[in-house]
Amino acid sequence: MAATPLQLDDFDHRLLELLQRDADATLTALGDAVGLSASAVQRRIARYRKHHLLRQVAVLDPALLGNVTLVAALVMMERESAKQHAAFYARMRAAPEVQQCYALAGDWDYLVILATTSVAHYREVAEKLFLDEGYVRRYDTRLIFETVKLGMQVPTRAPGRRRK
Amino acid sequence: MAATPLQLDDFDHRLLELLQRDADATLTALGDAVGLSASAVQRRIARYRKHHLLRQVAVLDPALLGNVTLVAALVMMERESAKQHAAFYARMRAAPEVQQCYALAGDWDYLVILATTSVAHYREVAEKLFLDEGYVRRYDTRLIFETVKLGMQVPTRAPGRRRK
DNA sequence: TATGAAATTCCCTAAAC
DNA sequence: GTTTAGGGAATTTCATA
Repeated sequence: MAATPLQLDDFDHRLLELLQRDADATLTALGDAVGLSASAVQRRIARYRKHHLLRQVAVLDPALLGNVTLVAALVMMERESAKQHAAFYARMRAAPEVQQCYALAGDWDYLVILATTSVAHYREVAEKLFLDEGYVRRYDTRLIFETVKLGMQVPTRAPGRRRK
Repeated sequence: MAATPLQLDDFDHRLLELLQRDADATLTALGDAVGLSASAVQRRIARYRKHHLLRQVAVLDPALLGNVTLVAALVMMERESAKQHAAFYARMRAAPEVQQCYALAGDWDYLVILATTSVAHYREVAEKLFLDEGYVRRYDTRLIFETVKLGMQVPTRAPGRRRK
């Protein structure tokens, strides 16, 4: 549906890989790592930003924050109405408690990862997000004991020959 | 298990909130937003980094990348052996295809979000990650059609009075 | 102990090549 | 693509409450 109007070469792939792990590296350091001058790196990153391919965020360690209750919820919609799904999208995107939301293939329509401050807070949020509008047929709550891994690394190309 | 050795005041909470949305803001802009000088902001952020509370990463838009196949997998372990779980943790953390991995309460032990370049690539990765060691009793694959929301915002304190 | 303002250093950015 | 030059931001220093 959304074709990439963005041609990426080998330098781009390696830069994006590095940036996904540490967005704090200086342009000089990135340049050294991929074999490019700092200006060249700067121009490429500016291009990513311009096309909204890349945005920089801070990631916090939930374990260091104390009162964070993470929950995974599977959601089944009442009907396959486009209008209902659009409304659900908007609600998920607007809710600050929603960390991630994925549309799924299969019986469950959505997977939602929520971050709240307690189980009581989760219940409150879930009832507001899932029950208020009557679009949701049912949802299944799974408490998250621990975050084993938390990242957003996405492959920018198919795997194959591994380069040093 | 891990108590926070990090005392956070109101300024910290507001800074962390802003940084989670946009890690590119200048120290001056952040200072203006919370009512602190740039130096004070810089010192606080340095403290977050030192305690590994905060790290900065680039987030890519999967929709702009073309061949990204996202999958959510639920995993059930063979036994409740600490050794097996430790091995599973290590494998998840080491695998570049694993975006997120959560330990769950309930029948399923883990939720794993994987990013691969095709369904074939996913199958390959899943067999290597889940079947090779014989620790996994079964796993349930759910293809992700679309990423509705992708963020890592975590609440740094309980909600309540909303401040302007 | 943590602040704000000034001084310094370093990096990002935009030229020109 | 690189090198160069300039402005701006991050970091350090310092006086202070």
